[in-house]
Amino acid sequence: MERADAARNRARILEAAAELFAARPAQDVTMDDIAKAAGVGRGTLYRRYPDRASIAVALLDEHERALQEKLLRGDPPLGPGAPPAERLTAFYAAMVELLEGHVHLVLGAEVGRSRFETGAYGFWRAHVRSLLVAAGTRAPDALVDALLAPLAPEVYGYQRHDLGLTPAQIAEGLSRLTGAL
Amino acid sequence: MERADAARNRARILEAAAELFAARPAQDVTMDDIAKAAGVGRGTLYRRYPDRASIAVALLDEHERALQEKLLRGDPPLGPGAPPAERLTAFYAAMVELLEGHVHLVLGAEVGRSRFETGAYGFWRAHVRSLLVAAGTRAPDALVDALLAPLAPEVYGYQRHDLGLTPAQIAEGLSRLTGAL
DNA sequence: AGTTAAGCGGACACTGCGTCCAGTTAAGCA
DNA sequence: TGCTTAACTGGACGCAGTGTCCGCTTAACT
Repeated sequence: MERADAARNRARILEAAAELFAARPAQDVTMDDIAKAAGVGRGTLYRRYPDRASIAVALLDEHERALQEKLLRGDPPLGPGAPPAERLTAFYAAMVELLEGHVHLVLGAEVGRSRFETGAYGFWRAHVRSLLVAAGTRAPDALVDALLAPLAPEVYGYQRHDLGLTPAQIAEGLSRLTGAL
Repeated sequence: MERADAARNRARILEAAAELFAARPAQDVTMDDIAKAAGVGRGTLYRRYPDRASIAVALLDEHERALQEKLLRGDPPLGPGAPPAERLTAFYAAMVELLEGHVHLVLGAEVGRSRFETGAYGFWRAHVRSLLVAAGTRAPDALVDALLAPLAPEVYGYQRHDLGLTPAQIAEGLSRLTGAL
């Protein structure tokens, strides 16, 4: 079980990190910054979180869990019950919503390749793959990652902030990918 | 005009970098490694190439130019003349071929966001966008980046080496995205 | 109150980056 | 061919961020 001081420090770290990540790009936030802002030493920080990504993952966790829960047991079309294409569109819309609120965190959590190694990616992948199977799409494994690729935070950030698209426009664009199943 | 010693050094740098990039992941190759391998000092290296990415871009340049040329003036279906959906499929196949030969270089050249800032991305984007327009697809700007996202080197590397898909399987999966136009 | 093990945090060593400048050398010219 | 000059060279340097280590502190349990 966790000691009281450890729990207090964990909370301070997450709170401080959330503020810093919101204030500037994740890669500009150093572990030292977070330790300073949280009022703990470097050693304490590293004890729990070996790198920036693990902190971002911790902050992101509850949001992702909530969506995962809705996918598994929520109402259609997000949850089970609706036709695969509609569920995929609903999934895209939900992911856009999540990205809109937390791109900076996802960017902090996923640096390039690491995206594929997170548990979250595995979950999204399994979900979309099951939709492809349900739709009777052949060779789902050759398609599923292509359907998930546009949800990479860099892509979303580019569409949203460099091109100036709205979340609705992005979600609409994504929904047209369902034509592939 | 370029001095003889400068030209010689440029060639040595590119040659050494190509070998190093082929031997191990791009981010594990330091500027110092390249300088050492090329037999030049750090200062000389930095004079011409301010970072790893610019070296990878230089190495990639000719391959990308060749493909760009074919897209603009080559035979159909890659070049002009074929229906948009067929041209898009041909484009995907050509990109898969390019990635298969040079993923490590593309990974070295594009780190996350920087992908969108390269001239090459702008070219691919303009090409695919023009195909969407030719196909009469509405709101091409909301779709084009989603169609390009699966060509990110991280995605290709994941499909190819973590999942073990063949280039043909990946190209086939991509070709199904043409259902979106 | 005493014991103990977990937790703490700052100092330290290390690595890679990017710059700078004194020395070198190629290229143009007489 | 010898001279001048400007570009080029390359290693030393300072810096920033990382991750570890270990003596000290303190919560939890008896």
